[in-house]
Amino acid sequence: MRKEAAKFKSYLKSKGLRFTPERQVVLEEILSSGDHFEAEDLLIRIRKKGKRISKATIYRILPLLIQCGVIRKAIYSEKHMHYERLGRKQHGHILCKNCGDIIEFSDKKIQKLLDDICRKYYFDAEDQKLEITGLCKKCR
Amino acid sequence: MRKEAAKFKSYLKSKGLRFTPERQVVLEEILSSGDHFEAEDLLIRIRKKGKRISKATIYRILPLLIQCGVIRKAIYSEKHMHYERLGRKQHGHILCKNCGDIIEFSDKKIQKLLDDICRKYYFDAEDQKLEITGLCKKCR
DNA sequence: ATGGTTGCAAAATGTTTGCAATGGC
DNA sequence: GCCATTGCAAACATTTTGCAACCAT
Repeated sequence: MRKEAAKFKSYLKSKGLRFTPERQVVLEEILSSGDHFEAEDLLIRIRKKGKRISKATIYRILPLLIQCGVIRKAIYSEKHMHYERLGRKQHGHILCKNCGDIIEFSDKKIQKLLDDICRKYYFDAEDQKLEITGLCKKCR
Repeated sequence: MRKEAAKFKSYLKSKGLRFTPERQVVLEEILSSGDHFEAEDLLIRIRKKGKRISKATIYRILPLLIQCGVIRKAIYSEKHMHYERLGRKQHGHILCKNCGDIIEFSDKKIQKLLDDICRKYYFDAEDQKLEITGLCKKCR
């Protein structure tokens, strides 16, 4: 079993909640593709595989996956929330205002500097977001 | 005249738009308080001063102020957009999940590394956000 | 049987838009 | 007078909620 599934199951158990088929399908779908996704797009992908899950159910499952640290809210853009899987290397997003493209980047030196800053403030960091907006190569 | 007002006026002029009383009121209200604000809260503050501006008008003015670089979108949270004034030194936010405290920080080395990254992708950066969440010294 | 879960449709939320009236330039 | 701008209400899009039916333990 993937570690995300184990994490989700143990979280549910600890809260007296159930690992239902719908929750399994949503988790699988999130894990089975790129790192970023949206509620609507998740629904469509699930439907395409012939599985029927209501939108409401997806909106109820996402907060659970956030709570247990499998996903997080990534960016709010184009009028809706974008989510992403967690547990990967820390990375930032470069977002084109014009075409909506998202480029991911990561930089060890920046991570180190951020760690230094947290140490300086005695801050216990759990998550970080780094987002640059502007115009991409094509659109500038 | 504050430099933000000059900036706004010259932007409007350049686009053949007008510096109306409503636009003045909204700008003044934004400048007259802390750095962060929300559409709804702006409306309430303006109403409290006995001025009547419709919500639609505020939502029409905000993009103009973003366009001319007086404000920017800061964070999407609690189901709505939060804006902040620009023209201050670039800075990141350290946000405590527990007590809600926000520490601002800025770091020249990080700025330089971010510039390098943009150059690498031929990306024309207009704005950036850097946000660390976790537990502060008191709450950890 | 209990109590969590689902789908549906309705509601809620923040934001945008159409339109007639208004008002700067 | 021209045309940008406003207020209002209706429209929108995403997300949330109420409820009856369902299902696992």
